[in-house]
Amino acid sequence: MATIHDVAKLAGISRTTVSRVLNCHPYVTEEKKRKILNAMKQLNYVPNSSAQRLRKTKTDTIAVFVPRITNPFFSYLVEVMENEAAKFGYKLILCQTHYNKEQEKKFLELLKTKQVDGVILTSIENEWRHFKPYLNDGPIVICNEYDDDAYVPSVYLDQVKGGYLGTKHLIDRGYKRIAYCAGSERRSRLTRDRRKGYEQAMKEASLVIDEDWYLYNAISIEDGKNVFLRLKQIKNRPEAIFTGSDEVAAGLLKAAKDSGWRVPQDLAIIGFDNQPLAQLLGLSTVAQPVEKMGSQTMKVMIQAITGEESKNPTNLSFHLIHRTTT
Amino acid sequence: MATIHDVAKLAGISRTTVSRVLNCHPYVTEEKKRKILNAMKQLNYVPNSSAQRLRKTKTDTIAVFVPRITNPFFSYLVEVMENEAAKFGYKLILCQTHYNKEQEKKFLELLKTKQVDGVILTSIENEWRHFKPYLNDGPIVICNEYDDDAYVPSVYLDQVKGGYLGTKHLIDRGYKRIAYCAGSERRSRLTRDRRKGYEQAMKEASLVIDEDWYLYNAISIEDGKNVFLRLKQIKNRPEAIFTGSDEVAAGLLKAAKDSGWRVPQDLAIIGFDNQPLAQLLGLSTVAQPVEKMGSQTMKVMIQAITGEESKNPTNLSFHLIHRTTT
DNA sequence: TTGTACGCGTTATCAC
DNA sequence: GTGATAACGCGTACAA
Repeated sequence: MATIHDVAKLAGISRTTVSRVLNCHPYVTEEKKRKILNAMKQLNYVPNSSAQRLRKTKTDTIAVFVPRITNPFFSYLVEVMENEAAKFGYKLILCQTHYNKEQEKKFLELLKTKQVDGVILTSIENEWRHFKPYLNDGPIVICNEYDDDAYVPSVYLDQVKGGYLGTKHLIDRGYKRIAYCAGSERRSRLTRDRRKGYEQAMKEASLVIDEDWYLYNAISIEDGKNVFLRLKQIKNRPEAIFTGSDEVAAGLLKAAKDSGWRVPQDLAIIGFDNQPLAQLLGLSTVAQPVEKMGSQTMKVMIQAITGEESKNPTNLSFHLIHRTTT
Repeated sequence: MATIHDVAKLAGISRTTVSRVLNCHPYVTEEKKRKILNAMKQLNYVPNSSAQRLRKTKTDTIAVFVPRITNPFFSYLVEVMENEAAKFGYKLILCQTHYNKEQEKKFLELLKTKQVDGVILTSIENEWRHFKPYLNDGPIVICNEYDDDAYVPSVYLDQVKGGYLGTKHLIDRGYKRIAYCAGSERRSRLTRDRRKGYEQAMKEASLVIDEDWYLYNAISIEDGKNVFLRLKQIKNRPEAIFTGSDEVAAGLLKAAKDSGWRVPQDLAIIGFDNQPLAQLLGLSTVAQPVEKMGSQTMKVMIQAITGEESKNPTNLSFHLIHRTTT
């Protein structure tokens, strides 16, 4: 491996000047510059990034926390984040927490050990007090989720509106007994808000909610199938259901159809996220501007790292997509 | 930031010994060890990984190249790779090539600049001669794809068998005019082999292939829809189609149904990969052992990095899943 | 069993 | 404009 030293020797110039050329510093004669670039090419020289990291205390690397990359919502988010990061010369380290507090904490060490310049959170497992100490080591930016205690840049949508929008759509279509299905019932602000939107829409339409209509712990397609089984057993059986993700809705839809139910006649279903499978299945859904969320988050992160003023954020909003399941 | 120096000073012991404790070297008195660990805790000390990387010329980081992370086949592959890597203390850098040669080359620099210990390729855009020089900087392991010129560890399936299996299934179901649909027609060994399997099965059944039945450049759901339009115009219209991915099959299925076609009566469709949406849509498909491929690849990579003998590989094989579209 | 001294490859400071 | 020189934080011969 050729080092900066070798280049300097071959060009007959000092290391310092070579470094200057490398970092595009001014005050270097054109002639020497040419010589140095020549020597570099000749030696096939590339700066050793480990040394640069040590010297500059900068890694040009960002960690992105997601529950699982196979969840399309997150994979789409990560896709645009990676694209955006690459544009600015940043690399992405993928961290899957698997909804696990310990995993999340472990990955946070990346910040303290200077392996990344910053951390992006797209889901939050631990309470904020666990994150706070790490802010000394680099910026943390939240995307999608949000936390009342976290005074850090956050890119998110008002989930009250999301919950409201989906529920209102069902109400407008004439359904009255509407169930609510979501992921873990933990104290995540996102979950709470979305549910608030649901309740708000119901209340507004003077519809009474049956406690049995709250169905939790549904994240995957498989969970969706189970939701159908649970749903069948509810005494005051709902005629429509709001779900927190297209995957759950898809599993539910599949199970219902396999049992001979007609959708939406016997059960109306609305999903969330507008994943590709929603379009394929004709699933009505609440769409989120994933691309914008991802790219904006990355921009905010890079600004936080470089210390620039953050720009005024674009307004992000949901929109409803009506297909055949409602 | 506390350094190893601070710890040594606080504990009243030399830096060397602190380093020894850090790296679990023998020959350290229990008492000093205790003192040092105490000092570390007190100072909230964490070793600076940039310095470690420089010193050890090791990054504990691996780059994974995928075309797009939103393609479920690759996101599942990456999921298990990340899990496996984390088990052994390795981080993953996600590199999306977007099927682009230049992008791929750019990411390869990660190896030369010592930002990663190795590179995993799950798709190959450039010819092998472009990769070869980088082998001096670290191991390259190929997963899923394969290249005749590449003498590097590879984890893959015999795609001739995959193409054969899917086609044979269609033949067994009684179809005779069977079209073949795949991604880019580039000289990738994978594509070639799969096609070879298709042709082998056809020949074996004494079925003649119409040149018009080869449909290329289909990767996404959207592409699948277009394939349907192309298919409709074929003079000698096929009654069944083999596709290279579930996404293409799904788009095709959707377009066909939207046009009032019955599947499989008017057109039989078989997908590839057994993605979640295949199950949801009742799509017959050729399943690949993605989990095994991913974890085995990562094991091979880590062995290549640490210089261990590689174990005898598990045998990986396809299996057919018959659902309702054939 | 422990400490001294040096080097990993770069970049920033300062003097010329 | 340019070049010594000193860090950045850590690991490891080698000596003791």
